Amino acid sequence: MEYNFAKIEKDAKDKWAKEEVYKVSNDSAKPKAYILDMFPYPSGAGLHVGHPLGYIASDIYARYKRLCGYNVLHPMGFDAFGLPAEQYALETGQHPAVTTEKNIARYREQLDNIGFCYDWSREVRTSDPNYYKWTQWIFLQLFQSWYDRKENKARPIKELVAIFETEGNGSVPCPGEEKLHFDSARWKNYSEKEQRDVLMQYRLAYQGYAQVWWCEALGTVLANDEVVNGVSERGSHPVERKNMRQWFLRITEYAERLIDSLDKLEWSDAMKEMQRNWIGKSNGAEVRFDLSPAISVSVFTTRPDTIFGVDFLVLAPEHALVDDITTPEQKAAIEEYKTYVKSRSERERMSEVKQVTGCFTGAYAIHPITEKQVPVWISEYVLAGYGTGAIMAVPSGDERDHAFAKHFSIPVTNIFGDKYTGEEAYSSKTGIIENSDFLSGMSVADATESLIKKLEELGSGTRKINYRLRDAGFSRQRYWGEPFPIIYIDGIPYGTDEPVIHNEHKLGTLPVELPHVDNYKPGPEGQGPLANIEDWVETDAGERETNTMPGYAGSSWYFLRYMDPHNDTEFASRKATDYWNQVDLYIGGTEHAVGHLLYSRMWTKALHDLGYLSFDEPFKKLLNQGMIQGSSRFVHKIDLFFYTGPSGNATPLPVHNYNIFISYGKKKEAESNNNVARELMVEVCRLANIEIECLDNNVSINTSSSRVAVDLVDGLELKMESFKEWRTENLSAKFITEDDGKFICGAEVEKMSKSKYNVVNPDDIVAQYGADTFRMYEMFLGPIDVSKPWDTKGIEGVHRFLKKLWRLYADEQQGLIVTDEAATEAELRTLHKTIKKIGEDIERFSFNTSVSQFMICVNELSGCHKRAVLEPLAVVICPFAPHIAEELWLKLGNTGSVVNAAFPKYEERYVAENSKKYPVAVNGKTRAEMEFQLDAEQSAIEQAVLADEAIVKWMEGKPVKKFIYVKNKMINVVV
RNA sequence: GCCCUGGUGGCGGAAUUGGUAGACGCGCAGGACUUAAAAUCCUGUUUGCUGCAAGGCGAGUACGGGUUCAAUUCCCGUCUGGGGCACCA
Repeated sequence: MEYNFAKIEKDAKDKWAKEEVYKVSNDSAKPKAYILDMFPYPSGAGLHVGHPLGYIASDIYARYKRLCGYNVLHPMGFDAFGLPAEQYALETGQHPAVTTEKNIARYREQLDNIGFCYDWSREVRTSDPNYYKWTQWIFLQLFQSWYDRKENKARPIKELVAIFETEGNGSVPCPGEEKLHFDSARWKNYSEKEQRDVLMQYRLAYQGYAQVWWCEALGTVLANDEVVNGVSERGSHPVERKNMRQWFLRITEYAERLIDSLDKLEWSDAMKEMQRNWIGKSNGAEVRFDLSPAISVSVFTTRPDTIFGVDFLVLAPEHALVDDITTPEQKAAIEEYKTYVKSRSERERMSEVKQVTGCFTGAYAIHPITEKQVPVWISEYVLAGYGTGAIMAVPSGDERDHAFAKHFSIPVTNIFGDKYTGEEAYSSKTGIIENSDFLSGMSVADATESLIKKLEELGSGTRKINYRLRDAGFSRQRYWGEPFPIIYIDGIPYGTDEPVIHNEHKLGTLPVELPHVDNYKPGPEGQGPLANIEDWVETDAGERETNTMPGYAGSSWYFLRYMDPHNDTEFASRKATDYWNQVDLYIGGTEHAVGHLLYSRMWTKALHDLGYLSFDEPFKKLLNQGMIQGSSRFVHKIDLFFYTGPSGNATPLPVHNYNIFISYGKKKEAESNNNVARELMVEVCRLANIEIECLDNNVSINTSSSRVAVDLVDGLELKMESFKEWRTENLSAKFITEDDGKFICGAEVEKMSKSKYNVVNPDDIVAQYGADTFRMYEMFLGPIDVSKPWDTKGIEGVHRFLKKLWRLYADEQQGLIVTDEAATEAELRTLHKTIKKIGEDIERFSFNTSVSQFMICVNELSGCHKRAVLEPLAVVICPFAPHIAEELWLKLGNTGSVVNAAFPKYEERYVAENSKKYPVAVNGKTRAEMEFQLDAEQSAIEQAVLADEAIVKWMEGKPVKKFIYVKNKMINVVV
């Protein structure tokens, strides 16, 4: 009876399915554990070998916790709304609902194949109306709430209205429009529209304006991903930044709490750091510069102490005041510059700092302290979305300001004395401020305080905390997302849950179902496709919002739905959320470090504030698995030869259309060696049947690389025949190979994705080696949190290990060979050490070393067929290789399932050591190895060591300066 | 450009809290079994010098410095791979 993994795994899966062993109840006396994976977006490429890395880790942990007696919630679902399905629909006409369904079915099959212990009865799909009903419901809670800064929590908007009615907004400053002030009388005099406009400035979900990529030719808004090299990915049309009305979530109100409560989370420091940086809290001041009695510009600065070094102001080109302040002479130049900026992404604007651009508005502002005239410029390095969208430039103290001043020859005021050389800015916060009137001679900290005081006296500035975090854009002009439960009546947006005065119509119930469409073309004026469906948009009460929610809407709360997935009166019952509470372990990639994780945290806090949840952080412990990258393969096609003939002119020889590919090694050679290049050119002419009159002197080649599917490549060697058949245009391909006839591809490590042709499907691995091998191999690859390119090399070793394990229990001829013979001391030591190590390794998520330990264990147990050792071992390995564990468990005569067994406890007496072989060093260099009892006295050890021949030799007769003995570690003699 | 993160044999990696660098596996080399192959098992495998051998001596964790009795581990600087940068998910 050999290790027939295919049969073993099928039997185990059938049994688990039949007995519903993974179904978990909300009622249990056991302690709970909630172990969650970041659910996948079901892409058309299917699951690749990178996805399961985290899933296997969480599966091992979930199974282990279960064996340890926990009631474990370990669910899975699908993040099913998103852009790729819609793009695919645009290309092929297939409805996203259809392709999504198909992709989910494929994912499910692939996941099942690997043998995860998910409770599929709790599956959620964000595109299911029964699910997004509650996404819409939560949106309405956010829409109907505001943030009370005094109580530091979200509250219902009707409580805000009550405040307005009694006292106006004096005690509740408006987050959306700081200058808005009114008393109760004025509030009551507002029209309904005016009142709702005011409320909009307070709501946690609100409407505002944002810059988006706009493509005139496609008539649509594009995602950053859809803009490649400054043009649309689809059709290569020009694009520009355009301001459009959008929905937002007022996450900035939560900035402080999102920073503060990071402290109570068991997340990696790196992850917390990324969130802190993303939120980007900075202390500083807001300073007002007047341009005229009517016009002033506020700037935010983290260095108010440098105010005497201000040589100019810079506004973001999109700043609202630019048009008002620009002088007639500068109008044309400013317009031209603004047009240029419209074509630039934020990324480009931030990263290309060496390329200084900008334009003078012609206007001057008055310095609030010196009252000097300061020129006002605009430049792309100032972003509209950060701070006030305007800065005071201090070239002697800021790199970018300095570069700007130098580029435009603006005189620089030095406020740092010798520290500023004139060559580069002095941006350090150490030192003394000089040349600064009453601030001269002060440290940065003191000068900051004095200046803020002065500004506040003058009324031209104030202390200010600024966050880099921006409110989250929450609408997309797309089809495949959650519709908003919003209806416009006379242009005013209402939530579908509110009673509307003067309107007898009911606004409707949730869910607002996504209507079916026949095409996915954008609506008029850049609206989403929903705008095309008139009889959906038009209701008796008013018009529906035609935007849809972004991809992250559904994923911001899905972990709550798993707790009570079939509830149709609440998003989840309070009993269920109280019981399961926070996610105890959340596993996913760092690519979600700031998006998904931040939004989920905000939603949880808002739901907590509004009284729907008892906890205000969703994920107690977070583990980031590294990304399994693809290793892409490239072929290089020869495009062009240049050769220098007798005339001395470079002559181009275009050979692109001859489909000649050059092996990687040859290409490298030809690039560095002119003789090789020349031979190569002769060869190319032969292949292409070209005759050239002369070939002289220098030859160089141009090649272009393109990706080739990884399964057409064996290691780095291209399977040339398969390559020809891959695509019709390759049929005529000719190859210039290495001298041994092989064609070698270029390689590059990058994200695994369909478009890069580097996807490896886990199904293929499972079919060849079995799920248990696949699971253990992925864990064996390395630490869970480290990224690495996929490589199948080495899987044989893990497979061999499982076969070896199997042979401890069963024999090819006799079948089960387990005996009831008593185990030896050594065997028990091996077993108990393994139990201990595996338990510890799982708790610290060191799964790769667990696999090593299993290998060591099985090697040591070679020839042991004793039940006393093998039965516990089957349970210990169950989290890693559940199928073989189940089979062995049953073979040993057990009933039930190994999934429900108890994880064995190790016995101290089998794992304790009482002596240790110490490395003995002299001056830090190991010179001998000596064994001592662990409880030996230091004096005895010292005596023995100093008497040792080798040690004496290395001490060279010098006196002992220090004797270092670290128990259970090492001994060092310093002379 | 900014933020986060990694860099250890031919390869994946181990070394958990500053304490014997290279566990475990792959690959490779040699051997056993076999008519042969597969499968399985055994031995060796960081590197230089040295020795018939057992061994001995030295170097070595991207690079350059530093702290320490002791550094893969801590600090400073440099190079370099990966992820993110707000409408991919």
